[in-house]
Amino acid sequence: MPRPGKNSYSDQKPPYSYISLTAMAIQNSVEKMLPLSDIYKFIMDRFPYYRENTQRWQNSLRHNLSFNDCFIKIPRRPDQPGKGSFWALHPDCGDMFENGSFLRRRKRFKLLRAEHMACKGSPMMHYFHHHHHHHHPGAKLAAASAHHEHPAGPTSTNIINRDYKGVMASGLPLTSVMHHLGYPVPPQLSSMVNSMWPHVGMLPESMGSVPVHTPTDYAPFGMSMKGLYQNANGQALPVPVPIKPTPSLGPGTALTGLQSGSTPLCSAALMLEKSEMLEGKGAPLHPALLLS
DNA sequence: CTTTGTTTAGCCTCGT
DNA sequence: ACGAGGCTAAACAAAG
Repeated sequence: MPRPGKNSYSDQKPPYSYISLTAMAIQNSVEKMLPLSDIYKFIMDRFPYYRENTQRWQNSLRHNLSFNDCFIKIPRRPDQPGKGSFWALHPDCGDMFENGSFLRRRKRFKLLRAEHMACKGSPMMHYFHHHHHHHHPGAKLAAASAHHEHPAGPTSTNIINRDYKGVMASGLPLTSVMHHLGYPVPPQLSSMVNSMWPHVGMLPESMGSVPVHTPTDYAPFGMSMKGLYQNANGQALPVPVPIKPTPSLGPGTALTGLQSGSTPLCSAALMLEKSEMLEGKGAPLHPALLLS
């Protein structure tokens, strides 16, 4: 029977993998990125099961963050104190749980070995080379995944990720690096950059160029987001666009109309409510609700 | 020091 | 059986 006031899986282990839990936390956040400690917090707040054995599962979770290419690191800006980077979802990771299971993904979002090698030298150069080429000024970020869609499998070119990690590994704000490299930073590129790295690559001239969601008017899970992403002066930080562009969608996927930048946060809250109803039934939640 | 992040290894479950 | 994906342990480095 439903326990009034109870809001989660009690002490039962939730039917989610660490990947889905982490993705849930990230997607739920206003900026679509969270520091590690906030990912912990998210999970512990909602799933009492994870309030114990923290050493164990947090180690596993960190392992997942590092090991899985679907998670990317985004360095803090200088005005944001704290330890560690922000974690976000790779824009091209698509729907990892299309099969409806949050315990087991359809397939891993993995990079090619060649792409690993390709960026050893100067990731930044690779990045701009490829992306200036692939992404055109007006082009929707969505177009990015087009060349990933080969049904054949994961062999699609996915240069972004390694470069991503390379860029992030540099620890420098994207715009700084660009400047250092002498890049002119054209508006269209900055727009793209700001879409993909709303946190890192924010350029003043493009602040108003992307759809903006008000961060404070939506607090899924009843979680207070206020103050989380504001600087010392209480000014709101640049508001991002949802990281996930257009995932590879099968025909007739219900998600089709829901994924544009105009869709604010997904109904993760709804999802959880549903999960409560389904609790104990073993029925997984609808995947479309997790990462849209 | 603690926290964060990376990496390797082994075992498990699941689907084919 | 096999492979892919998930979980845990652990060693280790780096950063705050």
